[in-house]
Amino acid sequence: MTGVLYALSDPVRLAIVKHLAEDGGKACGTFCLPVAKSTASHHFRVLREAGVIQMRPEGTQYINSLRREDLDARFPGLLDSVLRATGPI
Amino acid sequence: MTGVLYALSDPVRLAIVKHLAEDGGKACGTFCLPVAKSTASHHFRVLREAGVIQMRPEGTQYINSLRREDLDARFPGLLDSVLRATGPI
DNA sequence: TCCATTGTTCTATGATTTACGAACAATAGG
DNA sequence: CCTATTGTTCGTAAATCATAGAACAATGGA
Repeated sequence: MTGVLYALSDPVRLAIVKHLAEDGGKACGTFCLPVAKSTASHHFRVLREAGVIQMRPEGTQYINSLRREDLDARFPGLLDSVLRATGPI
Repeated sequence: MTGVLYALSDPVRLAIVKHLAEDGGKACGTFCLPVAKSTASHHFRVLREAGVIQMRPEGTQYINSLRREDLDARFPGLLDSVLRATGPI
């Protein structure tokens, strides 16, 4: 639980999650994040290891998606309330 | 938003919040936290500055309480989902 | 085969965080 | 006035984290 909350408590990572909530199935390079790609890779890993997202390799890139069902099963309503409170992108 | 999530992402602080959710109006010394009192004071401050709790001085001690209404107004459902997902103390 | 694209991994650095003890302030009680 | 209680603040040490650049691996296209 604390791991998920911590993963969501960073502005860059929360931006990633919000983008994925609007339209999933996006490659890492499509996020326009204000950090270097090595830093972005770090944030994707934190989200992945916290169980918030999953990454599927496809060609030279990774397709990211939110693990909505797993999160809703473990922490009902949490992701929804976070996304609703932060508003659209 | 990220400030609240961060405040809730520490085990000690989450324990404080859960205790206050069960029965509010408790002084700092009544929590049996596994840290020194200076460290506990730090955690109470993080929660206070994130807007999660409020502390009211009363004699030599501080009475803590959850800022439920403010939190529910700013982030509807967030605190409830966190408390529900973590279960009872 | 050669090159571009995509993202990871490694290493380093600066900032933040958690932790503790000691000293301090404020209050209450004797 | 003296002491105990409660919690804060200060100084510091250790750990963690965010960040970036360089090198690397894997894939796909020319």
